[in-house]
Amino acid sequence: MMVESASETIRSTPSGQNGVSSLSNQPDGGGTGGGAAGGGREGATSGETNGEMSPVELLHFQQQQALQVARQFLLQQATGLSSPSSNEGKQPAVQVPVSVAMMSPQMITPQQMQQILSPPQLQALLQQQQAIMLQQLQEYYKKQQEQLHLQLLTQQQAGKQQPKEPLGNKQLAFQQQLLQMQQLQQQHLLNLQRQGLVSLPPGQGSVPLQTLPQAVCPSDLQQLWKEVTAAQPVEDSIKQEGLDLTTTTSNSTSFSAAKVSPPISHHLLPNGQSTMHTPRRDSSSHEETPGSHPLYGHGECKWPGCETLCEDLGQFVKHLNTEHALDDRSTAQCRVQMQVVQQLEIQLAKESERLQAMMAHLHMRPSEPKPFSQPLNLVSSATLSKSTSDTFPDGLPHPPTSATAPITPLRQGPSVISSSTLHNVGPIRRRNSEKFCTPISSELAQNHEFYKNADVRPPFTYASLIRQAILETPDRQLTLNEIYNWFTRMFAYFRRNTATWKNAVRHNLSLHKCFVRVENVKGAVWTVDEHEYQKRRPPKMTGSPTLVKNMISGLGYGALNASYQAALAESSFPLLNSPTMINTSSASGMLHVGHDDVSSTVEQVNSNGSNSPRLSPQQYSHPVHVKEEPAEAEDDSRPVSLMATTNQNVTIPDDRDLEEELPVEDLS
DNA sequence: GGTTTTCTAAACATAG
DNA sequence: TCTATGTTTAGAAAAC
Repeated sequence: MMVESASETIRSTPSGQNGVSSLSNQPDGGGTGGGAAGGGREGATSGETNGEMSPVELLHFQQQQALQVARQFLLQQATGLSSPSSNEGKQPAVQVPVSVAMMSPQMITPQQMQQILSPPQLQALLQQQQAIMLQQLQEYYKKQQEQLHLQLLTQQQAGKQQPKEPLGNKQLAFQQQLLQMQQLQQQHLLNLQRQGLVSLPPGQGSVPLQTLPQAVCPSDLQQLWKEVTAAQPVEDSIKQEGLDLTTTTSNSTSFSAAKVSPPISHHLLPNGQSTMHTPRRDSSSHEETPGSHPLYGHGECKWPGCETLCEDLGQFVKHLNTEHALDDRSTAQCRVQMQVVQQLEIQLAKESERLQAMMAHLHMRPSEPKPFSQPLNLVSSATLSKSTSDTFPDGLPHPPTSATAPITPLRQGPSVISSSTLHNVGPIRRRNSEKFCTPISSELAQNHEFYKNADVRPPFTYASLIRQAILETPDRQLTLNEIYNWFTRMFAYFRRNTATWKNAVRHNLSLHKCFVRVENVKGAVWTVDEHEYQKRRPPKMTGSPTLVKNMISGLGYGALNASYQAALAESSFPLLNSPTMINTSSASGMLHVGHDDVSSTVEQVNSNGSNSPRLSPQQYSHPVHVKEEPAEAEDDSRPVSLMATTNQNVTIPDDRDLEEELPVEDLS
């Protein structure tokens, strides 16, 4: 029986790991091959226990048995009487009996564990416990489901020959059992997750549930739904057998409609177990009106699979109370709907994780999932910023996102990372020097850890970086070697290809007049001539939408924006399909315009799609600049220092003033 | 198409 | 001689 398998030991080398990894690799159609490994020893078991034990009882029994063997094992460990098993010498740390792994922490106190086992053993034990528990749960449920399906199919085959009759009862019972098992399975797994017994590694959070055999894939749900719906004649018979149901509107209409209509309604029920008569509060607006019902719309019943036409609400209510009263069928249908919801939630979580992974891959900062009810901020928040409650690695404060304002905050989260790093793989010709983007100082302050650890090329020119390195020092001067060190210290990217970038640094130092070589007591040091540095600036940005557009595309935003538009269109978020919305929110978010000129231009577009001035001084000026580089402000004794002055007290009376301010930007 | 900026690569010079 | 530092030139790419 299962008890025997519970006391098996894991052969850690191949099979032990495979056992774990197989959790996420269960083939979809695992009906034949998926359970092959354990099918031999458990195949008969599941069938036997199926009728005798509930899953909970079985698990409990397993745990009890596991505890017995675990005690023996721990006793052996404590007394040093290791078994002469050939496996032990090779994998002592992972060689833990399945039974031990099956134990829940409640059975043996952590103190006992720690006293008996060494930390590696403990760790291995816990991991095995999680993995095996999950695996055996899956196997068990899979067996159960396979059996149920098998019996269901058998019954269906027989039912074709002998329609109607008590056969339907059995069929319905099987279906309900199947549903209950699925529900139990998910609840159990959820409980395990909540208790920490089953930890899901990042990126695979939904895998175990997904890989559960027959779990809740949409096709299965549809099939289930059809089956449940098809069991309606049985339902009728049940009714006539004495359930307290009023009769007898013709079921034929709804029944036939169920076969034609999509099996799953888009009106998702809440997770309520039984309150089927109470009006649901859905997010849909039309369902909030008092004269409507969540399950009634467009003159027809929205009960999944029903679609019975009802002339008015009263008729619908009558229909609801008669056809969808609290009975086995409705309960089963509700369960199916719950499965649908759960599946969708799982799918949502999975997609969210995928998004996170994509963003992580693109070196964006992962964001907290935002409710879809805020589509205006979705793009910007999802692509670029963490939620406003998050703190950034540097601990710098960031302005909170206004819940009401559709405009993405000027500065939140990584500014250039999101856009610039998209094209930072491989050499690019034009860097986003701070004249186009976030001030390098704030960018570096915000994403210091990121650049420090990620092999991502910083989106700034060599000149900007050199200047930043120099300006970061108290005396505003650095030797070449110190500049080198700053590069390597600040950027993982510059820890390789040293010849190339060092040559570029030297080249820039020599080439640009803004870098002044000064003979010092300790040798030659390099300083920055801010006046020269500003002189080399290109023509200022005018803030025209065209320019902004070009700038955005130059930052690599365009492609991503298109992608997100496509993705969002696919996700059928109507508001997000508005180009204005997409461009505005995502553009500002994507750019993370800490930089004043960019922020201003984007913000202007943000307002209404045009470049009309809408900026308030509060929006425009950000004290973050001051906070980030207090030492770099006016205390500079260098002859020409425009640094920080504009950043601290920028006010934007109007567009023209804004334009005139722009060239001076970035003097942080 | 011209200009500007930036990056990359390379050659060369000089000092320690 | 080697290495680090500094200068200069050239080509290419991208954006304007």
